[in-house]
Amino acid sequence: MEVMDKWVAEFFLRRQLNPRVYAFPLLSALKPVDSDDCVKLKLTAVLRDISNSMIQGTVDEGMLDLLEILEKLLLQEHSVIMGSLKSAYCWTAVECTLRFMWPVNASDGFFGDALERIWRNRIGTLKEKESDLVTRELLKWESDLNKAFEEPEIYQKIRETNIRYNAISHLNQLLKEQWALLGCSSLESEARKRFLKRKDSPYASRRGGNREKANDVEEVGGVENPDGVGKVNEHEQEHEPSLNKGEMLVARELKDFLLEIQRLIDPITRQDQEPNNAMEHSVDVTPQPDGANRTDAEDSEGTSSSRRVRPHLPTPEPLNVSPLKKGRLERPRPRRPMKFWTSEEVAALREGVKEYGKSWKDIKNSYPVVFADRSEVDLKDKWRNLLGRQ
DNA sequence: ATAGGGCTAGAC
DNA sequence: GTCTAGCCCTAT
Repeated sequence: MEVMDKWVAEFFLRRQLNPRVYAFPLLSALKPVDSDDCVKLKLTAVLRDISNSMIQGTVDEGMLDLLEILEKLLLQEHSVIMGSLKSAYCWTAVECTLRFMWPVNASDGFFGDALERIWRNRIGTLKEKESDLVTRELLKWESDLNKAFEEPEIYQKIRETNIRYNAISHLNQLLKEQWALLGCSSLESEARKRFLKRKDSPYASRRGGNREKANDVEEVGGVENPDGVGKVNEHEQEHEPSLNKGEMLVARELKDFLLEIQRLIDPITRQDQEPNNAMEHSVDVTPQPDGANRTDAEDSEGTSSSRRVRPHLPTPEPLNVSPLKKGRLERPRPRRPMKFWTSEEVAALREGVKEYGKSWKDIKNSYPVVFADRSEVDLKDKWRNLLGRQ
């Protein structure tokens, strides 16, 4: 069962889609044994945490922690420390320092503390360990930042640079490479293996050809909600062209299983996230054009005073709440022009109902092009008409 | 998000 | 005028 725990955890952490899973609480809940065969799982966990931080737009000293752990794990695996990791570390370290350069004068804020903490302590330790993360580029930045502390001109110059963009680009590149290197998860490999073993089973050919008569309203009621078996169809291939039929079956098999586990795991993975106890120095910065948020920052040192900068959002349309409005007697917007359903739309709707039942939203989402100008309610109404308006 | 009652434009 | 597909509104 322990193996299964690991596989499931790995599978969840590997998925890059929402809902997001947080590595730290998931792993502490599962308490994986601290042995070498967990390296892949731990790697996955670190990458997941980095990805999550990136999604939240957080590039802080917690990110440096993660990158250092990543290096350690890669060494355990005897992997090469790639250029992308070195660059990502370097630019993240600079970005972390730069956020303390908001005062006009170097000595006014906590720039000196940041130099001490990040460059002398943290990177000093890396130097002692002769880490590959200490590159010429990093050393150059170290010397520039030290100079900046003495010389106001250099301080100003660095202060006005947009480091964040570089840090994020390198981190993205790193993630892309590392996720690719990890390949598919153990759970997926196993599922694929098992599928191949029973490839000759009747499962694959369960559903015969499309024997549907176009616009045959009488038949519609009979096909409603087939409840599940052999749901793979041609349309799925249309929407996921990168998967072959075998892979699709594997994906399909995993899907139901996953939704079940997702419900069990979600509460575990989401607790402890606020406040983020895994990263002590976490300071969130919502992405904004060219460090505009830096000037008014007032962080008190590297404490966990997470100060969220508001994202810039467009001003919402004012709502018409005037009491003078005549209310429902007056149509708030003109009626949409009537548009008859095409046979293509009807066919898609039928396929959709076979596939998802009366989940109009799912049906609409799985035929985004066909139903581009049909709402979920339209689908429901049409289906009701097809059934004969009971 | 979905179900179901009600309205209306357009075909006849 | 009737009929009804498509659209809208509201309760759940």
